[in-house]
Amino acid sequence: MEKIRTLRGFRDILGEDIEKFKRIESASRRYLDLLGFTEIEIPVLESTDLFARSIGDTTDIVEKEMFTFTDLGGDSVTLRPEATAGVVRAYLQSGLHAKERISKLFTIGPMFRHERPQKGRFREFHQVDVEVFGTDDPFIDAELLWMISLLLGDLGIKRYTMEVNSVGCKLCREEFRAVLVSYFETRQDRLCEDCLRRLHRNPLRIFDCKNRQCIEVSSESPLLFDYLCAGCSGHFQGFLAHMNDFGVPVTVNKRLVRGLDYYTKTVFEITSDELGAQKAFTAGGRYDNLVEEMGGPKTPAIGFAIGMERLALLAGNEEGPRKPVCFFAYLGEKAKAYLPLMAKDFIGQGMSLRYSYEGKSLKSQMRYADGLGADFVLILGDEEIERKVIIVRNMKEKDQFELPLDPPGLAAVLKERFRKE
RNA sequence: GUGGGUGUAGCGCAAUGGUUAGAGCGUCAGGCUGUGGACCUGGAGGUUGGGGGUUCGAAACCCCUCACCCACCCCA
Repeated sequence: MEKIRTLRGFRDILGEDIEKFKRIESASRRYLDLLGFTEIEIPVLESTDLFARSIGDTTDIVEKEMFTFTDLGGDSVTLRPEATAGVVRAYLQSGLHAKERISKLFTIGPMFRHERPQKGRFREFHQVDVEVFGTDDPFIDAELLWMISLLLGDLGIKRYTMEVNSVGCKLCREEFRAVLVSYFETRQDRLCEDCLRRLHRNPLRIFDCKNRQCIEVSSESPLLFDYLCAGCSGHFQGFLAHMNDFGVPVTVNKRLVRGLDYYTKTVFEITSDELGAQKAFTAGGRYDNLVEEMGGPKTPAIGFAIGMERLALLAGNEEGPRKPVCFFAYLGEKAKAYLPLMAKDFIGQGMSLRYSYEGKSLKSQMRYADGLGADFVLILGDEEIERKVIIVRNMKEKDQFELPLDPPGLAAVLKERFRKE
């Protein structure tokens, strides 16, 4: 019979991987909590309309990368390809916009995109997603990047680049769009097929193209950055000044654009050259119009997402402080009868106790204990039961001693010994 | 969706077209009765991803297919 495997692009997370994920998660939670963010859990499955409307129905994500299907009730539903849309929906649905002036929210969980997998890219991947609603002050833009820099420092990640740019507001973008289209129209013969398609639908995306000719053409094109209105330009300068105040270096990349339609003003991407082709492991930006477009009141907002798989590729393995592990090795049925007593005693004291289920030879149990990395092995056989003692072997020191056989109290004695060490 | 690479034991790998596909790590059991790591001995574990073809003979060569990896596309 054929073995059943995970679907393409899906994977199990275990062993060292799950340890890294836990470290990323707890470090993220630590800084988010310090800066006043609260957690929100949102559904993995939402109505397809939610994503089509928020992300933009001409984006690649919506056009060809969503896990969309019709449910048994005949509705079109989609596994979330990103979190912002759902968080905005929840923000409005729960009435948070009316309850608090500023909302700082985060959510951690899986996202789904039907793409071809490669290094750092999976069909199911995990993000730490952070959103702030209710202010367009550039200080919050800077605060977010500062927080990310703290998190990365905490995880021991040093080699990365924070690229920032401003994509302006609706006004400057409209004006620039006309300039850009006419620039590329006179050079259509040098653009690739994809870019010709982008030309009228979403000309900004031509900057994203990696085709050599397109890069040449776009490298000489006018830049949105130079067409920012006074408001957007001032906002960006304020943001840069705050970054400077925080002492977090950023690189202005005037060609940086984003693949989702809702972004305005500040956008950023954090990259590492250790990641292969998918080098951005965190990205985000401001979206001052999205809440309103989703049917809410005019509410400026900004957010970002950390790709946990990609961040895990950068974070080294690190062993945290380990709690002592005891192992109970028993010989014979009489000794095995002590197993429940021992287990209750140790677990009741908050001490880890391991043991084999089959018993087997003492050698076998010792090997097992060693493989588990036990610090102490408690050995009990008929001889010890008769003498009312138990052998305690220190695996690191390779020596052993005896303690009175007294299960409801043994764990406390050993716990005290660990404390002294 | 398009390229390229790789599929052999649980894992990472070896095997000019030629006996019964191997060693290492891991696993299990022993090494004078009840003491771990090192060492020694032994055991278990394979449809060589699957299907077809060429051949006296295929893990190897050809075709198809599947899976994984990397890249394009796109993105966290």
